[in-house]
Amino acid sequence: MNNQTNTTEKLPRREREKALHRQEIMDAAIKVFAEKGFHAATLEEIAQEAEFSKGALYLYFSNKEDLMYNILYDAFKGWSVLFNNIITGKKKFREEIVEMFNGMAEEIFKKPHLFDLLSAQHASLFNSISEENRNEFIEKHTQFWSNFEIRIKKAKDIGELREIPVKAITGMVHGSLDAMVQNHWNCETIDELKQGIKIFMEILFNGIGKKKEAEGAQ
Amino acid sequence: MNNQTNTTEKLPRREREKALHRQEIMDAAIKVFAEKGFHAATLEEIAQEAEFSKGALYLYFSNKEDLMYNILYDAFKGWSVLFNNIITGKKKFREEIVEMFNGMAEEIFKKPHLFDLLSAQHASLFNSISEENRNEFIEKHTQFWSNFEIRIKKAKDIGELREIPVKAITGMVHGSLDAMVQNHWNCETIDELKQGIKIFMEILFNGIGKKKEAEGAQ
Amino acid sequence: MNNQTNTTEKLPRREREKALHRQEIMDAAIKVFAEKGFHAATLEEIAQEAEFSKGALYLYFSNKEDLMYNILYDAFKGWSVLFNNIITGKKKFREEIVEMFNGMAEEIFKKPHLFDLLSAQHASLFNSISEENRNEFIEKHTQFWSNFEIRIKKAKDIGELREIPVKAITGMVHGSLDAMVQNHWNCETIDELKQGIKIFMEILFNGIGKKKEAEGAQ
Amino acid sequence: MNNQTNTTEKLPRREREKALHRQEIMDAAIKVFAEKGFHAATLEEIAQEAEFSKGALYLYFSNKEDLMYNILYDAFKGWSVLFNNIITGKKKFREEIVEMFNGMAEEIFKKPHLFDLLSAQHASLFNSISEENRNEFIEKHTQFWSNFEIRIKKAKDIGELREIPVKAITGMVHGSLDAMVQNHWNCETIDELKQGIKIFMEILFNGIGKKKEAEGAQ
DNA sequence: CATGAATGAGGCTTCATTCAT
DNA sequence: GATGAATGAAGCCTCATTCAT
Repeated sequence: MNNQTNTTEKLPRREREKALHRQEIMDAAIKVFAEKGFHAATLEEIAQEAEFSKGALYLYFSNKEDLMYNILYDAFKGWSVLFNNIITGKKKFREEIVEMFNGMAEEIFKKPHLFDLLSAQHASLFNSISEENRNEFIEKHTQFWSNFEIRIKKAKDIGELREIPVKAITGMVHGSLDAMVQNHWNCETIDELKQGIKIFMEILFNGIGKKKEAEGAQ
Repeated sequence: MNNQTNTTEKLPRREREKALHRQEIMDAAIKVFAEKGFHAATLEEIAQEAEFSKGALYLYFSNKEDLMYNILYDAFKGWSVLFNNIITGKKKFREEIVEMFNGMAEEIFKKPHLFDLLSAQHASLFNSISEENRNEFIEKHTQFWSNFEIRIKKAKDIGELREIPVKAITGMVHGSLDAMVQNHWNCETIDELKQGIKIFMEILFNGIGKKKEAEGAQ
Repeated sequence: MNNQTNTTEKLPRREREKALHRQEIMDAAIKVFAEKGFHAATLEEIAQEAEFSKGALYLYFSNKEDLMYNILYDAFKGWSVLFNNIITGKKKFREEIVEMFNGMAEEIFKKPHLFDLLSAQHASLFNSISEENRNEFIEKHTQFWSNFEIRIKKAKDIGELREIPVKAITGMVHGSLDAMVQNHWNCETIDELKQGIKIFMEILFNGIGKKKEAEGAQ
Repeated sequence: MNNQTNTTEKLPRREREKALHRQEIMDAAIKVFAEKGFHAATLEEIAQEAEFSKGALYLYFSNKEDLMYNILYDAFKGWSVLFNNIITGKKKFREEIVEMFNGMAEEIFKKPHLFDLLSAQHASLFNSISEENRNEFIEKHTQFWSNFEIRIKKAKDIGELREIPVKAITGMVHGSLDAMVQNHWNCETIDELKQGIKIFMEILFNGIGKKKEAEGAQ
């Protein structure tokens, strides 16, 4: 039951409604899962939030886990497209990661509950889906970040970055992106967050230390 | 039933054994909660891991939530002492946060399950305890990080740091510390992690950008 | 909704089609009930087997129980006619019961699922219909077998049978007929079964014991 | 969870009570299953009949199916011992099958609900347990009746029986035994039933036909 | 203190039945 | 007539909590 397309374009009415209802249920589930966590959330509550009966959930998803899986699948798919369109190596490295962070920032404010869910529940989400599906996600995730390392190497090669271990830079970027996803860096608005990204980039590239001192440091 | 002392010093044997058993149960619970999450973990499994009967858990904790609460309480208390002893303003700022990260790194490798629990389950943990207790933790947490901001201001005042918003620096440090707690920065050993901390500090203070370019940037 | 006529003779097309569809649904239901039992069978599955939608079933039967009732009704009605045409007292007793067994044998191979259903599910079928309807069947059943007893008495009176209690003979015949219905006496073909009936009659009338010994027995 | 011993001999009190409660639950289940059939029976009802809570059932059986399985297992085991002790070939064939029928008759009146269950639900019982367990029963059953055929051959060899196919005799005996189990041959008391068995044997060995006519028949 | 049998509330899931299209 | 999405009652099962021993 992994029908993940939700392009609600020119379909027969029945199909269109089905896709719509499916999305409504997923949105409700995202909200409830985010608040309570996968296990504590009840289908009863999700159904109420979606304004359907409990039984109706089973017309769209084969069970609680499948519902969770589809939420994650759709989310991952969206970001995958987003990131792969940005981290192409066609622009300067700094420009590309700024775009990446900004793109993610926009996602965060577009679907806040989804991000609450992902950051708050994190690991337990992955325990709630089957091992097979879990591995599918892990693989995609790993793949993106290893491509990212290649991108960093290139940036180092053409002199955009200092002589710092690639792993360390990846870790710094990855960790910061996760942190942004998790707490939005305490920003209330998208503009505030984008401003935060600017400052972050300034720190990331130039450090927080005073130049003099910094040069002498280490 | 918020008896949090586990100082196993000079107490009558009965008391000493009681404290010991309490700790054994908490350790077992940490392990099982870390693996399964709060809701999915069962008292049966915790009891088995602790080599006690299910019923015995109720002699030491008033219920499942209380058990979770005490785990969090003890953990928070430990770090609170740790951090407050380090971030004193008596040494250089960079030295102090290196010590803070190193101190946390040691904690991570001392009680790995506890940190798995905290990072993996994160938000759902806080949903599993009463609102009152939750607020207690939030307050302490907030308090530490606002003290930390004061420390940063001081560092800026005496010229240890560049002209960058205090909030941004706090966020950077906080986010990185969280990331380290969550995934240990993919390090397998404490030494590896400490090496990672060194590199992180280098990036944090001096940035990843080439100097020339860096100066021109922004 | 006990419309039991399924004579598809000279009716308006609408009526004819309706009767046809009704029968298709009943045939599908017999098959599924036989495989799964009344409770485990789902209307969804019956509908699929009949190549109708679930909703359509309700155009022909008022509910699941009514569907079952009509299956049983039609079956009983058919046998009732069959048996009453055979057990008339016009021929020799032995001839008549041979005909009865042979007639039933033919039914079995004509509608195998129906007999699987009746033998396998037996009692639970009767629990699945209303008490009123159940009693209706029981009454007809009882009536036939008490007529059968009268037939036996007659056979005894005219010297066709030995001095054995009527009840015992009825029981023997009834039990054997049930056994034949239930497991077809392990026969794969109608001819095999008819051969079995011959042997059964030989045993029934002459016993399995050696004559000499038999005469001395009892 | 196939612990089938229910020898309530000299066990520690805990063990003894456990075996007792297990049996109480099984007895209640037999009764409810017999009345309603496997699927229609609810654990709620079984629990009430057994005067336990629903949850308690799961302390003794891993699920509904396991409960059914254990009922069948214990029953089969008992008869297996019974029959194998009787059909030994040490006595005359007629004596042995009389004993077999009488033994079964006693069982029937000792545990009437169990026999109602077995006769009424019959096939659906076997659908309700796993295929593996089902095959286990079928095998034992098959084995007994093929041993029985060997016994018949022996009886024919030493001239106890007429020249009738072994299969036919087995079928006759098997079918009649099943019929007796199913409806007790409409007997209200064990004595009445034993009298019925006598008459049945008379019919089985000597037939219902008048000697003269019988000899000429076929 | 410690045990583990017993309880029962609550969750997931199925499915007969209804009804708008 | 026919469809199948939607409903909600009811069943199986789990597990935190209690309590007699």
